[in-house]
Amino acid sequence: MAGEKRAKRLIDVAEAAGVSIATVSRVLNRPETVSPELKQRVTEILNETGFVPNGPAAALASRKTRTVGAIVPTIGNAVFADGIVALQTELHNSGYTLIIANHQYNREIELESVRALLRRGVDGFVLVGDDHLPETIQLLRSFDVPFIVTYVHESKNNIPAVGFDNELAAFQLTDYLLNLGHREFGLIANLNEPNDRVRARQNGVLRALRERKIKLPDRQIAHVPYSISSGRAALRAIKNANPDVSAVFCTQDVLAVGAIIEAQALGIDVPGDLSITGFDDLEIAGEIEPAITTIRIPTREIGRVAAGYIARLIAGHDAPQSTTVPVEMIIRESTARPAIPRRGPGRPAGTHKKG
Amino acid sequence: MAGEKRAKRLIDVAEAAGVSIATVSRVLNRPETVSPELKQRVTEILNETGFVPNGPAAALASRKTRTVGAIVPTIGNAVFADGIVALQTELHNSGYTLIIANHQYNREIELESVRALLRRGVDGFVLVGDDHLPETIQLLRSFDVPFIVTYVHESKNNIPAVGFDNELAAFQLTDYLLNLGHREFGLIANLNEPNDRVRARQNGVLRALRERKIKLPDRQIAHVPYSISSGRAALRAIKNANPDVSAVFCTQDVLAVGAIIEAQALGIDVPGDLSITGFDDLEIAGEIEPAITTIRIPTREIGRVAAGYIARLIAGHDAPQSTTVPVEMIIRESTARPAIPRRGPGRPAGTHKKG
DNA sequence: CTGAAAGCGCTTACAG
DNA sequence: CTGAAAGCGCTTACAG
Repeated sequence: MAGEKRAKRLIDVAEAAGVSIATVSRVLNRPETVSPELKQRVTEILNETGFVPNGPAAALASRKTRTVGAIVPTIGNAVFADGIVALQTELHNSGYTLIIANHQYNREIELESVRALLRRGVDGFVLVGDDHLPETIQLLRSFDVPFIVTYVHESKNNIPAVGFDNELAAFQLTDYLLNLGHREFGLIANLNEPNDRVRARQNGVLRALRERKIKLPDRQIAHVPYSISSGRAALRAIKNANPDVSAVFCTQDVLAVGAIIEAQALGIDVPGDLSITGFDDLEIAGEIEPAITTIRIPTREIGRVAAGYIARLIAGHDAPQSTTVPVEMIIRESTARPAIPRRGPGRPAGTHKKG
Repeated sequence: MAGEKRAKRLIDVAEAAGVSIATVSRVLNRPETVSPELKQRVTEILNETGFVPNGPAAALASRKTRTVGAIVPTIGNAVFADGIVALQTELHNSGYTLIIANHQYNREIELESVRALLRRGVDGFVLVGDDHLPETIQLLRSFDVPFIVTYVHESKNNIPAVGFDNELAAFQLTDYLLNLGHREFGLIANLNEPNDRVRARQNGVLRALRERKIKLPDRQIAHVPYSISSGRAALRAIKNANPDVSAVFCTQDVLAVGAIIEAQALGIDVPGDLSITGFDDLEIAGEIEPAITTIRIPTREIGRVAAGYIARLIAGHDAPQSTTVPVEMIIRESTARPAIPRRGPGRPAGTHKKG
């Protein structure tokens, strides 16, 4: 049942084929430089022998690993999971392997991961967001390995970026709510830090409100963990703090799902009494009733473009300094005009029981 | 801005410290074998120099990579994503790096991934399920690298397993529905193949029904992709096929969420008119209204135990042939006694509109 | 087009 | 406890 205990080496193949190891190496890596006869002879042996090259040895000799490292906050978030799948698929087509690490929103762990992957030998890095420890950037630069940032459309560190303008998207979605007539807002934001994407979204909301001279009191802002139950609790808190709130912006769909479920539990009609928006466009956003108005992030596209970028950079070409992938506002059923043309504070929306 | 173009090597550190590279290597890997003075001198240089060892060189020389490969169907599934996080965390504590690959339920791709990781140099493998290409098992065995299977509690290939009995859990959940009084069942199953976990769950349902002499006609079984919308469509199809169905077993929570949403859209009361069960216990299962009765899978626990197993096997010790982690039946609001003590086919549940 | 050989940066008996 | 040196399995100028 146990097979050959020792892995086949280049020299084993070479001997069997009656050629030098250089030739075997060539048919493996640059077959076009080998004569057809030899190529075929070697290829046959290669196949029947089930030869698997020793990657570390190849990496040591060539100083290349054909490996890309992706360091994301968490693979538990569908947005990143999807992006990674696309990145991996695309990279695989270019002959690269993707190594994934996650740091759970901890920049120290991110730095440690970078170091671990650097050590392991990685030809390029894909990071998420532009908020990193200076040491991380320094380390990456000192090792002279290409890296890019994703899910943001620009970098203050001058790193090539593939993503979109979180601030603008949130601004536009808020503007849409304003145009519907909403004037009392709530904001449910993920508190994971560092998270420049969520921060940007929040800034977009605030800017839109500011431009209309609308205030967002602190009690109508909730910073909560990334979970459905947190979204529920946040909605409750905001509605308690101010029953007049008629629109709640959530920085992610997961929070919006919680907000909707809680609203229903409280007997608040969505969107009749309360409009709720999400961000990401997870599948559930389109399926839950009412379906959630949200921003669609082209995660696959980001992964695909990122793969192209990093491959180009590794090859020594340069990549555009930044690519903005298009996001899309998806209007669904969770948003509508406010029920009561707001007059003053008092009875409206938040009566929590409806006849 | 650009730092030293060439990575520091052991010899650079050795020269700076006035010792041999062997000594530097030792303080890095077996510090207890070095005298305190030298250790400290070298450690200082190591720190100020920011030395990062060349992993491939170390791997080539030592024939070890301190890397474990995990090959899962998809990281887009929260169950696997959570398990991986736990696996990674635990492995990290033992000094191992985890490399993740996903094969999208394609056994050929799985084989290819195994080969790629073998080539890259991996000390051990964690696979999902017991359904693999014979070539995959052969390859793994011939390379003499330890590997285990997870999310199943036993392996017909005699591979150490960490998981639980999918068949039994499904059997028990079905039994619970039977004890509530249900007699007309529907089954919504994920059609991803190969997927021995889902197949086992399905078998568990069928066995429970068989023992009570209850038939499950084909039209009451739906095999669908893994998505909420598929769950919705499946529920509709089953209810159309037989309005008397009073309990629907879903092989995963994601499908159950779809079923519940669709039931609500059809005006079917859950659990009043229809009981629905899930499997996995994703967060949404506990938050959606009605909350879903389901089987809780201890994903973290599986990851943790798997990490211990594989570390032990790599160290040359042996691991128990199989560990069964406990699953738990979580009774929530989506299940209840059937509304109408079933008489014959006819009007009941499926009237699709309610007063 | 092919091969002999140096070299990639470590680890690890072995000797002292 | 420490060092000199062989060797891990490849790649890649270089020469022919």
